[in-house]
Amino acid sequence: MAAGILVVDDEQSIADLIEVYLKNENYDVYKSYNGLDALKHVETQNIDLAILDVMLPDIDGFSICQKIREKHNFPVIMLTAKDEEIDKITGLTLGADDYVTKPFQPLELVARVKAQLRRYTRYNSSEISREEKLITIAGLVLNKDTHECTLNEKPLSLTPTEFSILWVLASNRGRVVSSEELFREVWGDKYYTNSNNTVMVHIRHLREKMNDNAEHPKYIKTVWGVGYKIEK
Amino acid sequence: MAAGILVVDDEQSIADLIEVYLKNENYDVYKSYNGLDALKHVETQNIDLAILDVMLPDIDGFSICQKIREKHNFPVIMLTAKDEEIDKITGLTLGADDYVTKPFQPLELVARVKAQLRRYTRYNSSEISREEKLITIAGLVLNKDTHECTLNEKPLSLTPTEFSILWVLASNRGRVVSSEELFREVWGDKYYTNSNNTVMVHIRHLREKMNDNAEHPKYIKTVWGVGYKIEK
DNA sequence: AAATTTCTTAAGATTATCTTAAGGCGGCAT
DNA sequence: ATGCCGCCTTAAGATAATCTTAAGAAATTT
Repeated sequence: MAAGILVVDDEQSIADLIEVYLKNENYDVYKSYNGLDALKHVETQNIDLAILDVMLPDIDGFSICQKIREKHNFPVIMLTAKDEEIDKITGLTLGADDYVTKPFQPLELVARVKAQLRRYTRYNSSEISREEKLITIAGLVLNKDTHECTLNEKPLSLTPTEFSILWVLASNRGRVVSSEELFREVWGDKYYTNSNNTVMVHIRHLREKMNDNAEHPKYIKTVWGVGYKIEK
Repeated sequence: MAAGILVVDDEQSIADLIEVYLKNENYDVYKSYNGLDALKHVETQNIDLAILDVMLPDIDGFSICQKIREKHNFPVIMLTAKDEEIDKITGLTLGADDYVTKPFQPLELVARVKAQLRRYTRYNSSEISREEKLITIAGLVLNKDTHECTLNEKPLSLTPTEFSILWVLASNRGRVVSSEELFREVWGDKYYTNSNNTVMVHIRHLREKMNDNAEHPKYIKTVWGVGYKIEK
């Protein structure tokens, strides 16, 4: 899976430009023109690196960087205008891993991105491909690392089994997953016995917590005789 | 099964040229000269990659790309004329995985197609051969993943057995399938008893849902004394 | 060890689906 | 033409899948 990069700059033309160059290198780009939107991306997308402009209309880049650092450890590259000298150093102390002054050569930025990612991925996963750790569907967000789940920003407290079931459904969204397949995925093949409705009961609990009724479900749909699915 | 590639360009000569090169590499090519037709292909064929021209008479390539992204996750390669400004390249924003500027070397395009497919299939199925998951016949579309069925864009709600029977007929299209064979395929050999008209009743229900009358059927034809078939 | 949370089982209720069987209709052959 | 046999149609009873509850078992936390 390609690395996800968050790009935040209130000057749209600059954000767009960076995006083009990054996409060309096959990165997944998440773009924001303001800080609030950026933070939402941080919480809901698989981000591996952030490029933050310091000057933003709402929250400044340093504060965003701090917020990121509270929960994540991916690298952050700051963009600063040349005359913002003094703050630069401050920014670095607040956890940024690199900084680039505007105006900059896009290719130089790309090179720095690559360098940071090399460093980062070395520590995290020896493999090149990353597993998906975050899934977002409509208002539903699942975080596999923390086993946290939110629905329209409100946290749902799911039990481990509930989370696993929902995770399997979510990562197969669009496809019908049979009760048996769900069981094997969550409990493992060897525990499977055919007369056992435990999956169904967990589904019921999930629907309850998600305020989903079985007849007109917004999330977990039952496909009669086949299984359950979450619409794509 | 060979990978399916959608080629969309309003300049027929270009689409045709691409087609020749792709066919030569043994891909299944689905060609459109406009956006609407392309979207129809997306919903009804087994597509693994799309090549989209940006400038189209009806819907532009970016919008098509967005629409694709709502439901599918196969790679998209955009074709842009060299003089189409930079902000158009921003279209990459909307989810394209690669872009090629016209005029291009056909072999370069083919190389990029291969690269994207390599990347894509690595994430999706470790196996090289894909199962057929989508069958399209005239206005009829069957999706085995979601167990969904649409007839001229309108969804038909089929029961599991109905879906299975229709699937067997559809995947044997052009051939007559006997009532007995149908039964064995759907229920399994061991359940077969010769005096039982249940297949017939299901066929009847199918025809009802498909608005097909037995005397002049558009889809499920009965071949007297032999069985049923869907015309090729 | 007690308390709490979570999981599993089982049984009854509900609903969707399947099968059976019987009567009707129409091709096909004698 | 007429009778047979195979297909069509229908509806009701049988079956099977799912939903819902609740209670006891297991696991986890305090």
